[in-house]
Amino acid sequence: MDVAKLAGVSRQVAGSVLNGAMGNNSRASEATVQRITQAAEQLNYKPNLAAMRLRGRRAHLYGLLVASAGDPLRAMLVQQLDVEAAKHECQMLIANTLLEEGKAYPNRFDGRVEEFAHRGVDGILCAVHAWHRCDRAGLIKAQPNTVFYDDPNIPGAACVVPDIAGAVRKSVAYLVGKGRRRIALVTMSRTLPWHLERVKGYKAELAAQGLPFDRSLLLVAEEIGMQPLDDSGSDTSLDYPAELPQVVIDRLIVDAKADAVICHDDFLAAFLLRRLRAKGLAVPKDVAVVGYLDHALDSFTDPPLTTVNPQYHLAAENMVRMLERLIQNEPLSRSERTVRVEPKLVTRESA
Amino acid sequence: MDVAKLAGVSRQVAGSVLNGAMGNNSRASEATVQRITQAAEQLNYKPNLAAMRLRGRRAHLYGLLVASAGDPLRAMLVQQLDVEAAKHECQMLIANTLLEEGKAYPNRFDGRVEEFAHRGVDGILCAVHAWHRCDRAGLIKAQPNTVFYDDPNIPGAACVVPDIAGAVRKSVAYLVGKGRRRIALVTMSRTLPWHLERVKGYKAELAAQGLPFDRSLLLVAEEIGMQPLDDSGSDTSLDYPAELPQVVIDRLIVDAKADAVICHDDFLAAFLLRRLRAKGLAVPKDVAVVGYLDHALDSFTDPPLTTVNPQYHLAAENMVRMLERLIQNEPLSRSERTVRVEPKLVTRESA
DNA sequence: CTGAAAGCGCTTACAG
DNA sequence: CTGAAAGCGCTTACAG
Repeated sequence: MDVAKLAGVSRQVAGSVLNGAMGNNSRASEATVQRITQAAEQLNYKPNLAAMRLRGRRAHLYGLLVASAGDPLRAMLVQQLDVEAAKHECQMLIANTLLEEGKAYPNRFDGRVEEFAHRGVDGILCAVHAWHRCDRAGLIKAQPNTVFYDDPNIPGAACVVPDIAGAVRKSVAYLVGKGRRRIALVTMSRTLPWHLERVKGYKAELAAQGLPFDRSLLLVAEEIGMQPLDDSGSDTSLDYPAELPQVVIDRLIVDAKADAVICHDDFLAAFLLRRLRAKGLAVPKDVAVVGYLDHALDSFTDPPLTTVNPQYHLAAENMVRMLERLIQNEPLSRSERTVRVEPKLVTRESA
Repeated sequence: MDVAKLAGVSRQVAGSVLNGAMGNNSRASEATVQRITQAAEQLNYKPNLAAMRLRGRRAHLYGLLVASAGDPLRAMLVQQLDVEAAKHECQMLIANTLLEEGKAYPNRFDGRVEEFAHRGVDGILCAVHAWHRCDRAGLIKAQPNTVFYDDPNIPGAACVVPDIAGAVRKSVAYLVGKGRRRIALVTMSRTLPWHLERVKGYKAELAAQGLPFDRSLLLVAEEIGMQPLDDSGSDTSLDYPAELPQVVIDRLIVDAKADAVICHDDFLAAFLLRRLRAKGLAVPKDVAVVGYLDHALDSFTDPPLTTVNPQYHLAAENMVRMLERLIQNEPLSRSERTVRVEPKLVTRESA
């Protein structure tokens, strides 16, 4: 170590000062510390990460699992996670779990977790969509320092979730403020937590606004024979039941006289907008439409889509903060283990 | 090393067999190799990467530079690069160079290159958009094993580029096949290579189809006082000159009687579609519209947008292949250093 | 053909 | 308070 020579001290002393070895009790006088620090700066000294790891220091490396990094929804989270990792002076490995192109998308989840373990990451950020089946319990076992985006429903697991009920509440409140009184909600599943949350938020805000809950304004796609997304296809969220927009128009707008529709996500909202125009219904004049996700497509629908942004930067901030706490073995209380991120309404012209 | 014990050989012999140390001349008999391999499998032996690196073996790690991983355009490339890296048994670090949120986006390019160097990556994949100013020459100097997406215009640099002239040729040929005869082209810059390529492909295919080149059908935004993208704003490609779609309609469709418009990218195409509808012009009946990029928004425009897909999976395959050649010190001839990827026409309803 | 030793650059005990 | 030594798990020379 040239730094030691330049500063006129032994390698060990220099090491203890520069790399904070031996805990915090640095073993050198003020002046020596100064000399060493200066020498290091002068020589642009960077400790060898491989050697540090070999001696058991942490890698300052996170692993990020994502079904497909190309998914425009996750991409924003990937970016924000890197931003946060950089703040903690860590780097991030990225790993798609759906590796193949072509028709088949075998899930390489377990294999990629092993790769991360082999590389010696300090912890794992798992942003694989909830609807992909994979061994999340096994992941936690292999790497206890794991934080999920979306609740994996595993006792003790740390996760960050968007406040989906809050998203619907904000949508309802906004629409009421715009004078809408017959606000409809479309969800996909009768049983999945994500959808139950939506209904919960919907009812809560209607009540808060003094509006009645009208069952005819609630459309659950699964109840009319349409299946929610599962693991079978690719990762795209485009595989909507093609008939759903028409059903929304028939049941909610024509039959139930809805003057606003809160869609389960932006994709449905975008399809609905197109269908509404084809039917000669004006948005937002005849009916207002609100989405969820704030997808890149929203500025290009006609009219541009009012939606709710899941605030990925806040999610990322919380995920990395939690991960660092896990890495440093700080205990997380039950309530700290699930962080709810408040989404934000983004108003455009559709509502 | 327990494997050696189980197989009844010394640590070194086991090492030479398992990790391919000492070049290829493994120093053990058939039977011994068998025993060692079996023992390793049984104990699920994985060599310690940190130790290997400390002894100078490669890290099996790529660094990926991207302006913003959240950019839906780059996200697909990120995904495909990971797929290819995995095929080469490498992992990929990701680093945004535009780190901040808020208004300011200071470019951390150099810092992130240093981080990669410090981590000891084998090579770097640089997918930072061409219009971002950053020290690409310095990158190559710091890490000669670098492959770019988009041509950095540095002598000797290895890069993969989409065949943008070919993309325009395919668009023109397709439109001619659909009976269009007055095909217009919109590009942004008068001088940037990317735009010159477009014009080149446009003229070449018109000639090939026996159609005349009509200068009134070519609109260069810069020539009418609109600036192409630069590094000043965020990374979004949404910052179009808002008037451009109207100018396209006035000059190309009304004045020059174009029956088809090839747009510089999907964003312009999407804005144009909306404007055309507002003006009561039918697409594709009155005028056909073709984009470029195959962005996720294209299925949601009305009508869905015919476009050209840059084939990121092929680009990724070539980038990683080239990077591996650089890492293994294989010489790349001048012509091998620039790989052109043939894009693919994706037909939807707009043309 | 096989084994013992040195060393990569650190950290962490232990000795002066 | 400071220095010399051992060792993390490998690879690579060198010796038997």
